[in-house]
Amino acid sequence: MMISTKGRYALRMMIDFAQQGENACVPLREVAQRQSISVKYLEQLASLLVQAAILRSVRGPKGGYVLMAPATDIKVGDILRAAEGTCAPVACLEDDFGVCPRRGECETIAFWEGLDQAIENYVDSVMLADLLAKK
Amino acid sequence: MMISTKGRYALRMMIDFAQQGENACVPLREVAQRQSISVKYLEQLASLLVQAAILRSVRGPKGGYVLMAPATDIKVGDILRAAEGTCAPVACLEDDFGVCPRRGECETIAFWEGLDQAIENYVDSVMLADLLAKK
DNA sequence: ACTATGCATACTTATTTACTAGGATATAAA
DNA sequence: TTTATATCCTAGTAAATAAGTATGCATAGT
Repeated sequence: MMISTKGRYALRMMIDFAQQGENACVPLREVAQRQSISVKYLEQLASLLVQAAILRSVRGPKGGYVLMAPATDIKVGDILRAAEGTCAPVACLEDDFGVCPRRGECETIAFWEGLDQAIENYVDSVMLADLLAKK
Repeated sequence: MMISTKGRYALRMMIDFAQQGENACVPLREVAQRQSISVKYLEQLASLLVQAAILRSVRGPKGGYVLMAPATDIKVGDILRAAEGTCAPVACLEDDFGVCPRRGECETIAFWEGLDQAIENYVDSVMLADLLAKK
């Protein structure tokens, strides 16, 4: 399976943020309660999303996280890539894989690239706002 | 990453079988040499493909494995599902997952099902024969 | 000052991956 | 009937990854 709890929880967290309203500043404590996920684990995920410029953080009391864009403009693919590092289905397509020793004689690479494209196309076609329907 | 060496090696093994000709009976020793994969590991993968009725085995000297269908009729998806158990991108879509405790309040399940469909559609659209071109 | 938040790092435990090992069983050929 | 060459079956293991916990520090509103 390609998507671990990191990606799944990150998506749930992002949906939760979005549900609190466009420019709401939401602390992880609240998300943790509603989603039954530990604050400590959410902190790690939130940090990844801040690095990816998807979330903005506000420190101190009344602090929390704010979406950097309206939910209609945030691709689910961006969330997953930020949380998981990659959505690539095989190791040899990951950014830090380097040069494959079987390159040149490999009959499968084009197939994996096609699979990767199918996945990226899908995850980038769905926006965060698309998942808010059933509030 | 969704596809481990199991699925990747299984695909390479199947391509190798197919390259030896339609009804050839090919021992793992030969595949192992050509593909630089240990016989012992290939044995495990071959066993999965036999269970899935993709390969037929012939024991004893001059034995080996024979494709159960022409390469044009074997979906890459069937090979991957046999080797990996599933191509599902998240745990909650796997066969033995049982009932999800968050079912009913889950905003993400439809998204994951869509991703799963995109993946299945792709891997089932490519046939083993499609990967033999560059011999 | 006090307190609620995020930030950073390290640690831990369980699971999965990617093999390897040793033998049992079948069968063609000598 | 023996021997060599296959597959078949089960178990073991070292390394990596996943999934969190724990501890403490930094920041900022009241």
